[in-house]
Amino acid sequence: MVDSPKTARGRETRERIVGAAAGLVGERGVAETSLDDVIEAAGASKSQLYHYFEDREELLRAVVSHNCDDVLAAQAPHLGALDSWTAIRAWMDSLVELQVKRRARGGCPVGSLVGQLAESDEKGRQVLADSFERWEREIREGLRSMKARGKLARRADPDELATATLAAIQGGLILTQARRDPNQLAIALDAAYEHLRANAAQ
Amino acid sequence: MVDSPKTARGRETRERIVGAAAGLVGERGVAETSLDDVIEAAGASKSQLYHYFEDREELLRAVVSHNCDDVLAAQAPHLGALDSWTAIRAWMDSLVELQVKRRARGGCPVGSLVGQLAESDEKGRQVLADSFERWEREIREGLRSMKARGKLARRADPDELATATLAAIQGGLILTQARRDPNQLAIALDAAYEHLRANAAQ
DNA sequence: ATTGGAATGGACTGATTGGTCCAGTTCGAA
DNA sequence: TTCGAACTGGACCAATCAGTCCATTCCAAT
Repeated sequence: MVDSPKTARGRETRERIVGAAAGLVGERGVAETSLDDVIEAAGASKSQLYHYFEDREELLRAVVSHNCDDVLAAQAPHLGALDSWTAIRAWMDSLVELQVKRRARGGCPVGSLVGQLAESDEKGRQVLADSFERWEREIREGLRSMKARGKLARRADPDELATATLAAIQGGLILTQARRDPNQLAIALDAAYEHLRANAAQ
Repeated sequence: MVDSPKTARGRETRERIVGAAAGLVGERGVAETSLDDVIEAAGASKSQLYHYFEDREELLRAVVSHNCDDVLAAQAPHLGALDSWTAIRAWMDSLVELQVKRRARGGCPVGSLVGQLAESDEKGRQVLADSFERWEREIREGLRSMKARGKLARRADPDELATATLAAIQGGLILTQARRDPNQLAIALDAAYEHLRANAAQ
């Protein structure tokens, strides 16, 4: 980061730029999003962009964090209270519902960037890994509370279950995006739910 | 396709170009792979490239198909005989082993292209969907044969199980790529295997 | 009112890009 | 041997790209 904004106005400008970049990247992908496109969409100038970001890669990393914030904020009501089977089911249903609304476009705002950034920008890969960690932590905490309440078997490992659940989300979203069919996520999440249920306390 | 090769020499040239493009795209991603890079790596000329491909997008679609061929060929010994629990387990283990060898780099040669192509090139999305269909079909046929042999319960749905399994692979590979940790795929596939086992005949 | 750091506008540049063009070569079939 | 289609080499181009630069404006604190 070249400069973090020192004033409220600066913060707004930076956010407008990141938001515009996130929008374009979500619609067309990283490759099809130029900095000129970004500043036009943001109503900003080149010097504003380079005032807040070292280079294009840093802007893209900011997009990853921004998208992760968005994703977690959208799921916050569910993720904050994953303490019953109904809550887990409702959370999963809401993920599918969102894909229906989006007409199965865009895939995961975080996951779909892995293929675009992870191999070419090591720092970008780390930001992606951090984003998944933030997401997985919420799931993990939910499952730990389930276990603490005696709803998960003693043999159940909340860490591995959280990883497997996040993988099901990501895989389901890839298939959803490629096939333009939200039902792909539904099938993946049904399996993930049943797998959790198989680890329920007797 | 501008022209499919009419001679053996032409076929070799086309394949050399697609192979070089696939290699570069796998290493650095679509955005960082220019046509000049491709022709240099392939030892070809611009006119050769444009003799066999309409434009850059068509070349990238050819890369998708090429990668799918590769993936299926690599798994052919396993996919062709998914008719026992040990065979399924061995197949999954081989997928993890491959990620260990690759040091968790590159992700899925097919799946990691979804985020890079699906939104910007509708034809590319279709080729990706076709690729997943080819892959899923093999899994599905394996599970159907398992059911025919009475190893899967009558209630088990091989179609949905195949989708869920493919989703686990894709999700596991995304997490593997982002975290540079093959164990992420192992955890996702352990869950997928247990889920299949939960659908075993009594 | 002055001042200085923060923020802004936008022209400019050198390099790279995808794509075009045409002259030349290869090679099997007649 | 000739002929034509398939194939090849690489110069060339206009457009676009990420990134630089500097003059100007804003604004809060003194």
